[in-house]
Amino acid sequence: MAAHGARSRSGGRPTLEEVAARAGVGRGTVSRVINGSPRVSEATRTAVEAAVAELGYVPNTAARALAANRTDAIAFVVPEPETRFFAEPYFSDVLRGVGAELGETEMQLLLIFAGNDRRRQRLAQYLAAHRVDGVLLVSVHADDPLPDLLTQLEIPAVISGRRSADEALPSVDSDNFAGAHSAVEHLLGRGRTCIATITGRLDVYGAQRRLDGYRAALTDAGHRVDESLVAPGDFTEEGGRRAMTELLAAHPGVDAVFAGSDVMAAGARQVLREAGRRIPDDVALVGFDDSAIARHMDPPLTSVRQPIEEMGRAMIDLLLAEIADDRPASARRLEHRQLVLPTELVERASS
Amino acid sequence: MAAHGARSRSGGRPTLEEVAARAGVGRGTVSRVINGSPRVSEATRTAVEAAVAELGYVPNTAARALAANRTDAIAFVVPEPETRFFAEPYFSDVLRGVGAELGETEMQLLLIFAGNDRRRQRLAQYLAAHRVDGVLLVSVHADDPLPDLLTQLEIPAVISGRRSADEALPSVDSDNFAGAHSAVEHLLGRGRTCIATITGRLDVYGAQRRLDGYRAALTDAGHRVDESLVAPGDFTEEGGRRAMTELLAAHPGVDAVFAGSDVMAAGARQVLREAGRRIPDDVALVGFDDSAIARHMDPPLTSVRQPIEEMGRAMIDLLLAEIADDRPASARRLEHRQLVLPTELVERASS
DNA sequence: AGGTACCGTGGGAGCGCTCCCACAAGTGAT
DNA sequence: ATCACTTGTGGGAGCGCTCCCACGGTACCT
Repeated sequence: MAAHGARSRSGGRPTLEEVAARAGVGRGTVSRVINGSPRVSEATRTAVEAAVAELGYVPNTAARALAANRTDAIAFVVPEPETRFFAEPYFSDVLRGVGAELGETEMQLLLIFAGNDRRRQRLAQYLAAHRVDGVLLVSVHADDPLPDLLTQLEIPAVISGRRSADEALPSVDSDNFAGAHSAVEHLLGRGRTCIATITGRLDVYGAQRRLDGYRAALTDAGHRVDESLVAPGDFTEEGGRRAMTELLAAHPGVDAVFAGSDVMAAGARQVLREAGRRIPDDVALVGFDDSAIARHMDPPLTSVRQPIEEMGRAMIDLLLAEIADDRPASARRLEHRQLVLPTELVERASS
Repeated sequence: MAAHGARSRSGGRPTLEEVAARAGVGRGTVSRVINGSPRVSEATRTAVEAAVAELGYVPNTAARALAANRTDAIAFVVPEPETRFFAEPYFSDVLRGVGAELGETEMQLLLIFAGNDRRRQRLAQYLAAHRVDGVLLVSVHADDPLPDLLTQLEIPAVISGRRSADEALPSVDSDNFAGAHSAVEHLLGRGRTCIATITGRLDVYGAQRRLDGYRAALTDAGHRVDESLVAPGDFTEEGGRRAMTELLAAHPGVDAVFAGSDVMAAGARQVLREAGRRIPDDVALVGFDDSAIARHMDPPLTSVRQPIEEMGRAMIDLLLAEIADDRPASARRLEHRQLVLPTELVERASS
């Protein structure tokens, strides 16, 4: 099984050279076959493939990376602490979509948490060393320096969730505005009259857009927007609790709440229950994300679904295209590659 | 800012050579400084460090990997589809612990899903190419060929959750037996008399041990174990539902259930509620894992906590030790590096 | 004074690959 | 027959690093 010729220290694995010798061809030819170049005759290709199979040859990625200046790896960068990442189902959902799509390619996925300064420092070093071909960025706040760093280093990157309406980097987002709009419309349709909202961190563009959607839905239906019905949250459960507490104090008569995320809705639900409000009888509740939490909540939560799988797929597609594209970055940046995918309201017992 | 001398194609990044020239020393010396070798004079070290800082030098990992035959990366391998991985909080919890611990080192984390045959094929290739220095394996079933492959390729690996009592690979596990034992003891202490259990897949050693703990607790208290109170689950919510349905049909008088995981407990809860059983009044419920689900459940679920963070930490420590250890694998394997960490019962309203 | 030891250092040799130039052989137009 | 082009191929050069050998210098023994 193991066999043949002088072997290097690297665990006795065969090299290109050895495959070439075995197949009776040159090194370059084997390289061409491995990389699927069309400029190889059928006979030669067959011979090389046989040698590869016999020797169990697997290319050395480090050597390839060094010579070709690429790594066949992309980084999934989370500019948050691990805790936050795993507490927020949105992140894992995106990661799941990305993983599924990437499984079909030769690319490898690196998971990088950059939740504190030291980690960010390390990440910057890491990126400067060009250890990945591209970067997937989730949950980027408006003032995050990371995207600019990426641009400056000319590393292909795709953002999940734009930072603003005129995002410079390619991005994939869901239609937060329309999603929020439909949620509020739904509540209005159910005859609710005092509809509050709990927002996410408003320096996250998506949270802002959900708020815009909330406002627009009310205005479109001919209602005035009462700004005291808008309670700021921060995407955490605790934030949801706080916001709901405030809301209840200011508006005891509130009969519906649109929360900017399922996690915040969960927090709100706790407060509502403690206050003796029944869901949906007294207060209707709608979330956003349609994560596992929504299905498990009691009662199950009506929520705005985002096509996460598709978003993951789209991010990878965009990124791979970006990586393959070798025009200068300046030329690329002119084309706006912004994808906005539709949302869908999933109605459950909470509304 | 960018400056000095001829630059290679690799994005104008400085090389060791250039740093050496700048510091007025040889290439070897710079390498020694970078790698923290003690055999460098203080003066030289300072000079080199200055040059590194001025040039913004970052070592090229591909070159290093090629020359030194190491990659500074480890893989977190999940032999399950993404879906399963994210549905089971245990996995993400371990990953979180690992991520936190690894953040303190220079190692990078690769996330690899090997949930179907194609993926496994790719993984095997990947491992054969020695693209990682070590592997972390979660959720390994008794008959999984992956551990043997790892052993054969002499790739350092650590398993989360032993496959059997005499696991060959280094492993980190929690004390499933004691955890289950304490859970059942707790139920007995609450005066419950008809205590059922829903097991995980019994080809997972941990699930088996939890069942053993259940049995032992009953016997220790002088009770006979009624095997018809043991319902097989598979760690999924649906499995929990099925098992609970069976249990309820066979033993309408059941007044306590110990589920082998929180997810299964969630499934059981649904069925209990639909059957009109109140928790904990009619039926007490205890889970395992103390995951987020337990805290969010209604009522909050009593559950057996595993020290996940610590387990992640321990896995990394073991793996790094394994990687650093360059004795032949055969010598290593004799020492059993099996870590079993204690569990703790977290009492909540469900029992 | 000579010998031995060690320290800090420079730089050659290689790691296994890709890139690319050169060249042989074949093809078709002139 | 000649030239121009194409196609397939071999192999040199080089990617940026680590490893290691060899060298000069200092320190301490005989």
